[in-house]
Order: sequence, then structure tokens, then C-alpha cells
Amino acid sequence: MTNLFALVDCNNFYASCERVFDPKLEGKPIVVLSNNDGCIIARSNEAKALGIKMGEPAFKAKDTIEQHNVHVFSSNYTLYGDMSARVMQTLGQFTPNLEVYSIDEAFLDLGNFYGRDLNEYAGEMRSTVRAWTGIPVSVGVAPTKTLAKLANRLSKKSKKADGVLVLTDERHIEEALRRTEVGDVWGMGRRYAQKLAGFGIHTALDLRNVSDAFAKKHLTVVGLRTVRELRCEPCQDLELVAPNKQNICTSRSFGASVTTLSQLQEATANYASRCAAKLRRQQSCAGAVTVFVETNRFRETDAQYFNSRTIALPTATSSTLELVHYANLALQALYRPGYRYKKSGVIVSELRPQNQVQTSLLDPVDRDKHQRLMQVLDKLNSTWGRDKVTCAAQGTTRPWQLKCEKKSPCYTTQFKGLLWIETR
DNA sequence: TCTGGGGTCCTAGGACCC
DNA sequence: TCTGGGGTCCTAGGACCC
Repeated sequence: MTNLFALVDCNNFYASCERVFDPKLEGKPIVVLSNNDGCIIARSNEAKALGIKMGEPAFKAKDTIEQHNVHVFSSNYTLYGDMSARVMQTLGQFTPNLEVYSIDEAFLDLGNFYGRDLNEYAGEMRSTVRAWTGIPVSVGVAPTKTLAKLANRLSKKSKKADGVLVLTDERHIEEALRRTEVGDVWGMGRRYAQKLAGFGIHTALDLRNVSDAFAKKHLTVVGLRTVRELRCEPCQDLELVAPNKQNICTSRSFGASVTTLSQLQEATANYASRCAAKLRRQQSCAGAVTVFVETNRFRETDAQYFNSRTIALPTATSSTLELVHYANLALQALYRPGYRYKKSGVIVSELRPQNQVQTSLLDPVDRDKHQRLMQVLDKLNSTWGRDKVTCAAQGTTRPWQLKCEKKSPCYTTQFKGLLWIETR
């Protein structure tokens, strides 16, 4: 075997971030809520033990939360993003080849490390991240990404593993596959698990033993890759450079129902503006913009309306002014009075690199001027904080803005450095 | 009263072309 | 008895991930 991957995953990441900055919360149940304080999207182990479920609407867990004095936080993505960067930077000490897979996970290439004591090396990663950032992590090591994921999952479940599991020995791999339900395999979701159950395939070991033809037929080529990876045949390499996004979406549920066009226009202008800023950050321009609106599907007695409208842009752009303009046109075409709107969003698509935009001879827009204006806008907003300079269309009263009543301070970005925490 | 917000990839089927 | 067939593009829908 020549390939070896580690998957490092932060335990209960958002909950752990909150706990780092408030040591009183050690050993206490914590949950973190989604945008708008709607659903529970992270739970500390203590909260999991109380039976609080992932994705559960917060109001359904209200009794449990009150009874057991669960600490509740609105999500604070500024804090989590910064803590994530610190974790990733720390992991960079352990390999030159690292893929940041998500805000709380990274794959590390350990291809040349077969000579070492892998348990010890993985344990060192774990203790270093804990010491340098305060975040507890688990480490799975195996010959393929899919098996590393599986090892990581088991490392959290077993007390003996203590957050580190190395799967290189065939007997250990087989035992691990036997203990893993097929729906817990990376790439096998609920639907596939149901379907596979119909064929008598219940564990990862069962899945590993299906034929290629079966996998391709029922799980597509993606599933076939998964099956092969369970057999220790690597089909997925590390992605060292994050590819640019092909679509960018900004959408939110409203804090309260919105009925008027002008309020929807304000919200939509803000989402379009966020999309434009995200486009510029990856130096792309969009060829099309889509706006969608939704009423509250959970209120069955309300009249329902879901619709979207896409506008092809005459020239691809990342200008806030243009995107706000076209998003507004799309919205006006969509808007129907008489509904209580719960959510809207903007998607920009047909993205291409900024420097490969075809301009038209008849283009009425002074693109150089727009670009210089956007540079100044981005500079001001990065120095003084998001949305310090906006379009008038974005409004100032923001009655539609989401709720986040229990947000913690942005400890790491507001107070420069860690000194403040350590002296507390 | 109260139910998140992002993304990716694959496939099937229709339109259209020669 | 024998009904053309292959390629490409687009879209909607379905599956998955965190």
C-alpha cells in the first residue's frame, strides 16, 4: 500500500468553539442554532445525551432545553470561520498536503508515513490542535478517503480509540466495515440505504462485497467509486486547491413574514450584493442571475407561492450595482401581492473568470469605472466591517432581518489575539 | 408564535442537427 | 419480415455532502 489518508474532524465544532471562550461551559450541554434561530445544528456530547436531535426545530426541543439548563447560542460564523482557520493552520504542521474539506474537516496526505508509528502521529495531531486552539478533534487514518472517514467515525464512538483510529490492517478494516451501517458510509445517504436494504445490504461490509455492475447500476458511477474505496482502491485524490464555485447562492428566511414588494426588494438587494461580493472574492463574473421567493410551507392554512425567475445578463458581471438592478427586475416579474413571504434568495450562475468576459460593442456600462468603484467598496467594507457601505436599495431599517438573539461575541476577530482569553 | 443555508455531481429524456 | 441513427446540448430531478 502506498496511499494513506488522515481525516481530522472537529468534535461538535460550533459547540466546541463556543466552549473554548467560556470555560464555565465545560461539561455542560450546549446547542447552536441555525440562522434565524430556527433549527439545532450543533450539539455538545451532553446535549446529544439528552436526546436532542440534529436539525430539530428549536421550539420542539424547548422543554428539554429548559429542564436541563441547556446553553443556547445563535450561530456566529465569523467566530467559527476564524477558529477553523486556526485549526487548519495547526494541521499544516503535520503534512505539506492538506485538503480543507469543510469548515470542520480536513484530509491530510500521509502517503509517505508508513514507516512511522501512525497511532502516535495521529495522537500528536490531536493533542497539538487541542493545545493550540482549544478544539477537540478526532483522527481517522486509512488507505482511502472513504475508509479514513469511516475510521474517523468509529474513533469517536469507541472509548478505547480515544479519538484516534488507524485502519491499515485488513482484519481491522473488515471488522470496522462489519460494524458500520451502510447509511453511515460517506456518500451513502438515507435513500440509498433504504434501497440497499431491499437487496439485503445492511453494513459497509455487505456493500464492499457487491459487484461493480450492481454498484454502477443502482448507485451510479459515484457509488461505484465508494465501493472501490471500501476495497482499499483509492479513487479520490486530495484536492489541494479549492476549485472556484460554479454557482453562488445567498438566501435567508425572514425573521417575520414579509408581504410588501418594497421589503422584498430590500432583502433581495442585500442578497444580490452578497453574491456580488462573493463573486469578486473568487474573481469571477456571472452570466445569469436567479431570484426565488417562498411562502412558509409549514403554515398549511396560508396561501402558498413558490417561484423563481432567471435573467440572462447581456454581459457577465460582478458589479453590485448591476446585479442588484437585474435581481430587482427578476423580483418584480415574480412578485404577487397577497402572500406572506418567508424566504427569498439570489443565485448567480454561469460563472466565468473575470478576465474572460466577452464585452459587447454596444455595452452601455463603463466597466472600468464599475470595477474601480467595487474595489473601493470592498476595501472599505473589509476595513470597517461588512455592509458599512451599501447601495441605497439595500435599505437601513431591515424589518425582514433574521433573528439571532443569542449570539456570542466575535471573540477572536473583535479582540485581537488570544491574550484576552488567557487572562480571563 | 417558532422549522437553516449553502454546495456538488449524475442521469434520463427531449430537442435538434446532419 | 426488415420503420435510421448517432451526436450534442439542455433541463429537471434526484442523490449526496457539510
